[in-house]
Amino acid sequence: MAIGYWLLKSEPDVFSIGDLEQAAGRTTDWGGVRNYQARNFIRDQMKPGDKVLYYHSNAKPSGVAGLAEITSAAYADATASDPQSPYYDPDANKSEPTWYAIDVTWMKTFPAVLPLERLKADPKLTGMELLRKGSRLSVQPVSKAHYERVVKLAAEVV
DNA sequence: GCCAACGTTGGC
DNA sequence: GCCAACGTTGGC
Repeated sequence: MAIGYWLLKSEPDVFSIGDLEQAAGRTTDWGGVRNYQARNFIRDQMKPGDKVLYYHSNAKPSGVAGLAEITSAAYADATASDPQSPYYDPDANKSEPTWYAIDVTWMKTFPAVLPLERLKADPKLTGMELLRKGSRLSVQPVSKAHYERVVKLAAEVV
């Protein structure tokens, strides 16, 4: 199967690309996603080896901060069944998981965040889900061309 | 802090 | 099934 490309949003105040780089094994379990569309991408389409644009939202500036990779298949999100977790979901199905997590491994931190403003200004990125007005998905597919374009732009911004 | 856009909930 | 109300996301 061909490699998939994704964009994952995270608030850097909560978990930044730097936090991922310093995590044990440079890997974290990407859980807490409580949106069905995003859940379906994680559960049904993500696979080890897929590439990830790591996006900082609610940041100064917001933008793509680095690269990561998917390093597991999807598994039940433990936070959904943990009453102590802020992501606890008392309505979650008990027999079959409602929510899923996946392992994400750090690959690269850009020398500087590639700002959203810069992405919007690039004609080659037209149509990217992130740039759609009102787009709020925290897990979204990215085309190979858009992924490679973002990587190229990041190398130019210092 | 403001507010537009979006997803979810629940009354009917 | 409709849709208003509400909570959340996230740029600015």
